Amino acid sequence: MAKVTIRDVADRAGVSTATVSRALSGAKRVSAAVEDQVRRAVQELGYSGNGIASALRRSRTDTVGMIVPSIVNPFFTSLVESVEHALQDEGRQLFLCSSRSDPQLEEQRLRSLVARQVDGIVISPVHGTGSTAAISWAAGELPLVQVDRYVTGVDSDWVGVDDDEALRLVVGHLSGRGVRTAAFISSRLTSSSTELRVAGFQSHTARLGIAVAPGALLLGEYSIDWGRTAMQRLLAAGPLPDAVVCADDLIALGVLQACSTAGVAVPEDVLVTGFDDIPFAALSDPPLTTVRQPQAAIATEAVRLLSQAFREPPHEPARLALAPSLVVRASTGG
Amino acid sequence: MAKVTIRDVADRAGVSTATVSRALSGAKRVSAAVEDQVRRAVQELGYSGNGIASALRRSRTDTVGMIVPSIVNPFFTSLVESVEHALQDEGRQLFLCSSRSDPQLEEQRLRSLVARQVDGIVISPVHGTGSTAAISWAAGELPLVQVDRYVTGVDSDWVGVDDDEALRLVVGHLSGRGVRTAAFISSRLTSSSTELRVAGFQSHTARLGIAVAPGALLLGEYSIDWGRTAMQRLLAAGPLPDAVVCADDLIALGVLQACSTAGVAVPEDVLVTGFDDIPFAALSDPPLTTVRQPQAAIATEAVRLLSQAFREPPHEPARLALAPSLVVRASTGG
DNA sequence: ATGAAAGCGCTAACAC
DNA sequence: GTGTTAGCGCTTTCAT
Repeated sequence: MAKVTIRDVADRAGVSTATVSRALSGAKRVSAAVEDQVRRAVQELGYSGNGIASALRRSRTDTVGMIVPSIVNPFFTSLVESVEHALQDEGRQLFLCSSRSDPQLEEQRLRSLVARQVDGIVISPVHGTGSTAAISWAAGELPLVQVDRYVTGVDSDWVGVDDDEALRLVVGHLSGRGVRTAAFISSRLTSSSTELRVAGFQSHTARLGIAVAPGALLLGEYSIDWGRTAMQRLLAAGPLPDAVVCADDLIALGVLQACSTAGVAVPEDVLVTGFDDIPFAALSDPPLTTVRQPQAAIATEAVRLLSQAFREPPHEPARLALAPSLVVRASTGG
Repeated sequence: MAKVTIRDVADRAGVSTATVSRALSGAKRVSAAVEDQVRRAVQELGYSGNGIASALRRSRTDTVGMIVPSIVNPFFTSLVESVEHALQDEGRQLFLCSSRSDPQLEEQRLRSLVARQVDGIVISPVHGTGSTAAISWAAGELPLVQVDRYVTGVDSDWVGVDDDEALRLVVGHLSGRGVRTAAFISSRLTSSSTELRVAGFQSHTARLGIAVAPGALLLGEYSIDWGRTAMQRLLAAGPLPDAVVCADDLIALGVLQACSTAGVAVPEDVLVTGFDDIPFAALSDPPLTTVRQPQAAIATEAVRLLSQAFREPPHEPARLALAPSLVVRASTGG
């Protein structure tokens, strides 16, 4: 277990360390005989290379850092998986961090990733304004692309979903189902997507003449628990709206559970919609009508933008709002 | 954006690089005046340190690698989150990788983590035998602890759940509900936990006189899709067993969905159980009876064992099988 | 308390 | 095609 270095391999193979390095990197041409000796020496000694030394010398780590607000939210894990996949095609590794929806932790993660010399960062910011300083700084240090959510005033690429279009789809669908009053349950944290979804909900309900009672805008967090709690409040508050629109599927699942517990029938007594189309949205009782995010495309684009930044000089920040689609299930009448 | 190094800070502060290093590391004593100058210089230059260089010199990265078979399985993400939490208390970062249930990818990840000089590795092996070689090798290079699943014949710690006890609980519960015939849906991959769960299912059903028809042992993978498919096969095959026991919650959720689609009532026509108690197990239709894993404890113990390995000389490998508990919900009659 | 100097293990010029 | 050499940026003796 004593560390075996490139020096040991070189000695054993009777060549210089430079030759070993060349033989192993594959790129440079080395005579077949020497290459063989080197391979043998590597084998015999159990050499496995020191990526840290290599990274220091080359000043690149072939690693990309990713920071998401939650690692237990299936939407983000799907996104992470897609990003990892896309990265693999270019021989880079993903270094995943969770900010646990905490701007301070997020800043810590950013500093840590920069210190570790990752080649670039993919981040879904926690907070619309609280994340700005740290992200601005990081974006000045290395290529950075925001996904899903973004903070404004930062000179960086962003790729996500068209939230306004998403709420147009949802509210339009509900209107078609005869909905006249609606409530919206979302997160308190002012992230860009949260704000855009709230704004979209308000403008499209207004446009279609759907009434939103005061107190029918409930802000908490993106979690099953909050969905349950918020729905209990709505139930306690008095006459139910025709529909409850949720800013993500976790909230919506909590809402469904609260309804079930309270003996309120969905969709008979109230319609419910989610956002993201996580795998479990199809399995709830009843299955959830929701907005499907093009997460694979978001991931692919994010990685593409990053790779571009690795190669080319800084460009105009790109902002890609990809089109969502509506998945209609039983929670709005099927 | 030009890299500012410790040299620049030293020049600016009018001291040596050694002093800057000492001032920044905090540990060594440096006069207050100098410490102040250094801080100012750091501030003014926007110095942020090079963790790679530091790691090379200190030959430690304060980073732990973790490899799980799937990053979209909520059981593993919970585990990951707990591990990350536990690690944070000792100032270490988590470097997360997914092996996507592929032994080859797993080996690649292991090599990559070792090359990156992580201080230790937490891994849930993909395969009972196919993972052995790579894990043995890695365990020879650095401290390594297996979680949830394990490969035998590797000299490393393991911490997970007592699978036999878990199946004793499940089968005992079903027996109490009057079940006389049962089927088991699991993963094809021969991981330790898979094997122990199958074995436990067989021994406890035998002990309690519950019949298991030939063909009532369905092996696929840990996914919703496989659960759905397997259940469709059971439905097509003829008379249903009294109960369907699943090796994890994803499979069970797929089973519930297939039942719902086919108009088979749970628990009236058939009882269904899962394993893990992921958050969505409580939200399905009907809510799922399942085995709760002590995942927070598993994570804490894993990190404790790792830290111990960092400090102390090699010990007898520990094997900690923690006690599971049964969560009874409506899918077995509530 | 501070500085000088020696590397950590590797790769990239530059010679030959 | 291969060796020699000079660091990458940092930490850590060893002096002073």
